[in-house]
Amino acid sequence: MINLDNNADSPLYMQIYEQIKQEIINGVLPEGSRLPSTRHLSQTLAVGRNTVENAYLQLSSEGYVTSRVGSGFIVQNLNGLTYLTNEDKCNKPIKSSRPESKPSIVYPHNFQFGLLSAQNFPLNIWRKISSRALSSLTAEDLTTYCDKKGELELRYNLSEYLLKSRGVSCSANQIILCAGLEYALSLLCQLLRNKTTQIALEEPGYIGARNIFTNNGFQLLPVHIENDGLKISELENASAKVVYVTPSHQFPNGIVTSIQKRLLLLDWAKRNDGLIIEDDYDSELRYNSRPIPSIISIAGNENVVYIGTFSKALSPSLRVSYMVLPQKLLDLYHKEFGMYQTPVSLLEQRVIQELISSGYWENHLRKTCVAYKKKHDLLIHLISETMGRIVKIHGKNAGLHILLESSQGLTEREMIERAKEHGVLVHPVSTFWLNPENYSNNMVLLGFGNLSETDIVEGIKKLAQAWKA
Amino acid sequence: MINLDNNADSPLYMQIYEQIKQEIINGVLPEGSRLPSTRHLSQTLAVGRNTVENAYLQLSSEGYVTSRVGSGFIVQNLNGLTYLTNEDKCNKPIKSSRPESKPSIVYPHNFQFGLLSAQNFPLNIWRKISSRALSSLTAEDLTTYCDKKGELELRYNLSEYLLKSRGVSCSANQIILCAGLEYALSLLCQLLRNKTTQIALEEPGYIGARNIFTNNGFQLLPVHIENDGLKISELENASAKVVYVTPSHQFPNGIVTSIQKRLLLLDWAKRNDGLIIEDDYDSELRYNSRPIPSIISIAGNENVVYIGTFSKALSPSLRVSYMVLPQKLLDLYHKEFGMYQTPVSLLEQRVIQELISSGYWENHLRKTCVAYKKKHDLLIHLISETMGRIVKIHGKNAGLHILLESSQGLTEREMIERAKEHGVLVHPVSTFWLNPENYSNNMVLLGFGNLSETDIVEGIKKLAQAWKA
DNA sequence: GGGTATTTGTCCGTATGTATG
DNA sequence: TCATACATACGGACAAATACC
Repeated sequence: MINLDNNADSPLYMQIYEQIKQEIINGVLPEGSRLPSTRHLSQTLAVGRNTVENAYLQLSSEGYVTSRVGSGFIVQNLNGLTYLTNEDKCNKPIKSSRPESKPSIVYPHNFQFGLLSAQNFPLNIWRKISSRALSSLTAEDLTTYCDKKGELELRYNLSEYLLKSRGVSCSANQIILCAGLEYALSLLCQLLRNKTTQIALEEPGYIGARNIFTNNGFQLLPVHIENDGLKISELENASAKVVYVTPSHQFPNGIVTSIQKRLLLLDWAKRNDGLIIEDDYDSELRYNSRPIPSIISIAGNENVVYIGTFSKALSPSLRVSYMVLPQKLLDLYHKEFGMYQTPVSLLEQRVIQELISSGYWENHLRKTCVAYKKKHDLLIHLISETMGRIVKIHGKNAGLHILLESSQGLTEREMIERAKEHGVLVHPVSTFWLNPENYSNNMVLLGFGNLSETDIVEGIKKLAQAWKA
Repeated sequence: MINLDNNADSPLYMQIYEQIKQEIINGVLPEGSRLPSTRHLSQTLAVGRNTVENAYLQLSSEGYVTSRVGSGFIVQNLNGLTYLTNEDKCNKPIKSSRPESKPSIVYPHNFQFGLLSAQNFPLNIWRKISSRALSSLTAEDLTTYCDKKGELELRYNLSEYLLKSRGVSCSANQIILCAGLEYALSLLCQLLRNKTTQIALEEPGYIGARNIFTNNGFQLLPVHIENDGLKISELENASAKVVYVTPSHQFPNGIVTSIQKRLLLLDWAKRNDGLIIEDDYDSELRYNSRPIPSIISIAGNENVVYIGTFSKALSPSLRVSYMVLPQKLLDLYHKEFGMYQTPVSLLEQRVIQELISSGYWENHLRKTCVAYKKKHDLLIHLISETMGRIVKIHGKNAGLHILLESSQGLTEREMIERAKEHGVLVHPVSTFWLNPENYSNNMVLLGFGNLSETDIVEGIKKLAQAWKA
């Protein structure tokens, strides 16, 4: 940026000349780059055109730049011309160097969690719909703020989809579009601040959610998990008014909260004027079990916030999720947060809307489900066949990962290290515990969303070698 | 959603039959719609296909649906067939009605703030770049999480742009991509929570920012404005450690904070271990004045957070903004917020990146600036010509709006009401005061971004009539 | 791929303040 | 005091080069 001072001793054109010269010497303006045209620079600096021209001519006569009619002033090669003075060096701005790709060690087999399979992504359909959405956007659409909670049509389609597939009966009005779980939960924290700053959550549970609550100044109250969901007795004893749960597939155990537990949970909420945050992140990916009604579908318009996302079943880089608010919170939202603009770009909104209303979405879900089920079953089959003696499988119901517990007394760390030595990356489970000291510490997590079937076969083969007694 | 219970008295196929019947009667499945295929439904319900077929045959034999090989089961016309029982009515889900467009009163001339001109949006270029970005995205890109702070290339390009145009010397590493101002400020609130929960801000000032701070539990400390920026003496007396300012065009007055004030502000921050949040929302739109170096460019890597956006100069519905963090906050961010995913979709990131790196962005800025300057000058000219006696113009330096003060002693309310009677919408200024009782209450705000030149001519003509003595 | 609109450096005249004689 | 020269700053006209259909 060029900075001019009318009251300085040196004339304007000299100030311009000096500062551009510095930038050339410093490399901010590299060889071959074009100076801004005299007209443009004169406009941004609010000076006459000839003032800029004068500065440029000076630069030109000293050989820093050359000019050509129609194409501008070009910075020249400075071989032999530059000899940085000390003063010059001090003035040199820190130009951030061009970033390089990180040289992280690549393991041949990485059972990473959270990634999806590129093979299953409906690239062509997505491109088609996106490009249709692209041409549907007019200049008017793009120069005005769209509906603050997200486009009405999209929220209406979402409400229809939720009713059909998850039994959630809500109006479009209750739906708020969000940019990922972080956004949704942060917003919720802001909404709840005056009610409480304590939150009960599953132990173990999703560390991402835990971070968000902590960062928003909430106190965490861990509640243990049993084989059909949250230990309600612990919840009763905790002083929380809000609880965050992942009932469709408890993270990381994959436990499906039973319908009885769901009713008990709801009962707790009704009795205590409590709020259940139902994160249904994974619900679309069911392989064996029947769908259990979502908690919000039993509760009606009270006591439950429902959160869904497109990150798991479609694409994590779209950054679209949504929240269904109960009436009380919705009123509060309208009152205090009515001015918040949606964080989702209009283009993405149109794409998602078209995906749902055209039926591609449900179609895609079915296909994806089948594909992941195949991988899931293969994984389970291979493990029980080659490692049935040395590990126990947990979380068979989870969507895109499973847990393995060592039957040989290996610790988490040992399992991970041994796997690494064989070129396989498996991941810790202890991080999901708020108080890891209560944890047996002998499990690892294997995500399989991103692996091909041959990858799975190879990976498991190596794991079996790594862990064999 | 269909909900099955193995322990129930009725067999599975009956449960399916009953529930689909209900959905048909309730209208959730309207006439003409297709039932899911037996294969699909059996898969999602985890029952055998014959079970579903049995249920469908029952429905078919009772006339609710008809079937055709190859095309599925279609819901029939229910004339004379439906007689809702009381029980049925109770079970009827609240189906959200299709939303209609809001029937708000449309004023012929709306000087609304925050909107841009559709004529100035580079629709073709944007479409071209978007569709290019679309085809650049691979299935791999879309099935993995991208860089958490935003793609590195984009942040690098942003850092280069900031250096050139605003003198901000920062590394790509310091930049965090955000989805609008709300997201950026909310994140900042979370970052600052353990340092302070008090924030000083301009009085009057941008109400949007104020709301966000309040919603995040921050206490607001208003600091008055004088003709070259914040009253530093008031700031000194306030107990705040953090201050939010809009120095390039103070909102709503359009006051440009002088370089002296900027240095004083920075001095305050250095002495008090304070933090300046510099919201540069409008800086690209300068019409007459010379650019003044941004505060962060004077401060270096300490005491200042810089916030920029693409909402004002490009499009508010793209939802892309960014933050430059000083080293201390950056370290904290990496530690506590490292897991947060960026809220901006990969597609939008690619579009913005291409826009900047191809040079279209700076090109567009120049054009936009010229176009808005034309409108701005026209507006000022018309007002001083037709209403020079009855109003005083403030905020000539603001980007997309001006303020008018009544010289006849009209109150804000009177000015707005009289304008409405002539079909013109102008907007209150009092809302931007935290304590409106200290405010003279005789100004209105006119946004002109969205108006054509003929709109402006007509609107001002009517305003002159409305307010004439 | 060829014609047109826009962008660009270049050249021109003009105005103002200041130093010189 | 006046005339002159010079440095600085500003805006318009023109032809070459480039960008856009």
